Amino acid sequence: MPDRKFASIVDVARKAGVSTATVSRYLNNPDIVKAQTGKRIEKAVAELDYVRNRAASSLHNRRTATIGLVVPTIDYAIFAEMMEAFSQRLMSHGFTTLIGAHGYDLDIERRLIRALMERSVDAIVLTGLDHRSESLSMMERREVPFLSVWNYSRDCTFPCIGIDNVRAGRATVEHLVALGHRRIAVLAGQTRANDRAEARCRGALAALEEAGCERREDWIRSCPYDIGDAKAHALRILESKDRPTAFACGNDIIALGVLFAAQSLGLSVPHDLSIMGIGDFRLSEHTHPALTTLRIPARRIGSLAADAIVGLVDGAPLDAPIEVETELKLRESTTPLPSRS
Amino acid sequence: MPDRKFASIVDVARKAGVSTATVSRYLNNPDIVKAQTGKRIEKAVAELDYVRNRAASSLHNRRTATIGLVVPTIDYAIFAEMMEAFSQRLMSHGFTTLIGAHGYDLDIERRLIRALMERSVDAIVLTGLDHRSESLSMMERREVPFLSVWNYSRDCTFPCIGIDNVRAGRATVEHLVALGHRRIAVLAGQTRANDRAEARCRGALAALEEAGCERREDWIRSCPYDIGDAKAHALRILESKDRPTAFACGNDIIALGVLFAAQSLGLSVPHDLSIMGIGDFRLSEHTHPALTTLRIPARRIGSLAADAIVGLVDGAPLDAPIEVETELKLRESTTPLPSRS
DNA sequence: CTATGAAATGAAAACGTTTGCAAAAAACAA
DNA sequence: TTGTTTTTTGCAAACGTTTTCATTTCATAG
Repeated sequence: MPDRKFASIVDVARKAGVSTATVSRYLNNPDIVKAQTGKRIEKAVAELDYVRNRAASSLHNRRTATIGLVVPTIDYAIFAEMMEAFSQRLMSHGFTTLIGAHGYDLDIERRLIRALMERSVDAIVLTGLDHRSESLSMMERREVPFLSVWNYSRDCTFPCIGIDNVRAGRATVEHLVALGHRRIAVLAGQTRANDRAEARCRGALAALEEAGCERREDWIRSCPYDIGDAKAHALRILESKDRPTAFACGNDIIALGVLFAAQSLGLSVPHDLSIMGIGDFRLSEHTHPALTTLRIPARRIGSLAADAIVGLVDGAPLDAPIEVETELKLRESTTPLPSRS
Repeated sequence: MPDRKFASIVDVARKAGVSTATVSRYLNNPDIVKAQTGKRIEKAVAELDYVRNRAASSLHNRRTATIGLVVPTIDYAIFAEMMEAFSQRLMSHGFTTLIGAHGYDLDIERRLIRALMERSVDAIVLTGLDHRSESLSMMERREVPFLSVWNYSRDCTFPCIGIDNVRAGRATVEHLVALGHRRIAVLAGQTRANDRAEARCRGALAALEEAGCERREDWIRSCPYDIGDAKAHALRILESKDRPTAFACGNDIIALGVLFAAQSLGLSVPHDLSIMGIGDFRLSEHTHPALTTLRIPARRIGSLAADAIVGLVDGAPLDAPIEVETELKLRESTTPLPSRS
């Protein structure tokens, strides 16, 4: 009969007739205790409903088998794919994922990181390259391994795994230009506290300029990753007589907004308007017409990040940023511009 | 100069010239130490980069200010909305969310619950009503407060907050019947380890029968919540000459799959085919045509659950299941059946 | 000035594990 | 048998907090 409320390791030890040391060893490394002793411990554990207390063990270990994952928002399809792959892969390594969302607010991000550190996570994964410097130095000083997913930049000072967003933005415009388009609108994601969106926009505009396309400020907009907002912006641009022949969009959600805007105006896609996205959400290949997009291998990024962070926890060094390649998914929403125009 | 690797509370205490007790008190309840002492502690904390160790405090407290949230998958738009609202609301209560996804595998769910309990979460939130009995008894025996979100059932033995899925399924068919439809296909979600999908399907079929509609087994299908699968199923049903005039879908993703299938066959929605979903994802009101659906207030469920679970942790009782109302969102994808047929 | 009670602080014993060190037990060799 | 390894185990001291109980300090009133 335990004197505490719930069975602790000493209750298990007493019941099994061994010392707590032995129980602890068995729990962490069953092979080093005699099989017969192990059986007795197993039995005691079952009978007492013993659940070990990781908080107590982490007092010695420094290990909690928990990794913190900080994202801007959970509620965004393609992050979700990445998170899912990440936490799945992590689970196969025996780790649990502690997730926090900051809603694109870097101060909340800082608070989240602190909260994670107070909970002694073994490592932290951030999203994107843009963070408060105190956030980074806090982790560095306490020697908490961390890396960043989603974005890649050659000269990033900390480990990162992701795509080159400038190149991605550039690629969308280049594809449209190759199809003969000159009158291209750019609808980027909200660039505030979002270096991904900002980089893509930068890349798109650069490509526009290199192709010698006219740069029309009224065709260059940015809006939140929200289909309603995107649709509203697109409507405003498309309602004019003098409209673009193609849209380069910051991501697939925005592209869908443009698509539905065009359809609701009675425009035919891709005949009257070509639309190109970035991401390749699971939806994108099934829309009608199917969306041409630059695929971001979200699940792959998640798995890679999981492996990398486990490596970091085990002391393996990870110096170089890792670039993950995008892939042009040519589908039905873009078409060559008829030579007439 | 601390002798340990990182500053602990005793280093802070030494530096501030007070006892650890005082530092601890200040950290937990700044008001009960003298303002001037507080300042000194504050300063020491800053200078030493002190991060408190919640693992150690939870040894006494039983509190970790962490709540576990277990969902089938993160990668599903409407769960994501709920999770986002949940974790946001929880953060405003000073809690952190520990998330686990089990991929519709109840054994993995059990392992997750155990992992959460080992990390001494203050409470656990599950999704749906269908769980391993060991999962439930494990929490009960250790007196971990828990509740379930998403589903409501009057006679559920544990607290739950959600919608009545039987009624929801019923409502979709009833709406179509009210519009004059008789030839109604039912495309439900995968019913394996998914009581939501199963209940909705049950409701839909009951309504079909009550309305005296012919029950055609080839029009009653279930498929994963995946737009590609849904599209494939819909195509098979729609390609036949003898096709339904309406689809009642298990959720909005499935409804979208049906919509795109119809469009790719050149059918006009809603003129040739009415489509009704469940959920009201953020996408749904913007598609073309906009989707008629039964709205599940996902964010509201998340917030309610957060408040409720905090209440449970604070010892407030929560006995009765809470039903959240759905709402019919009448949009463009359904229309009355022309009297000719 | 002293008495009184309230407010602020300190000393030390928990909390439930792990682990270094040493002892006991088992296995093996001679 | 005895001696030598090797394998298992136990003891007890951490780990970084919180908290009870005492004690000191402070304010206020008489």
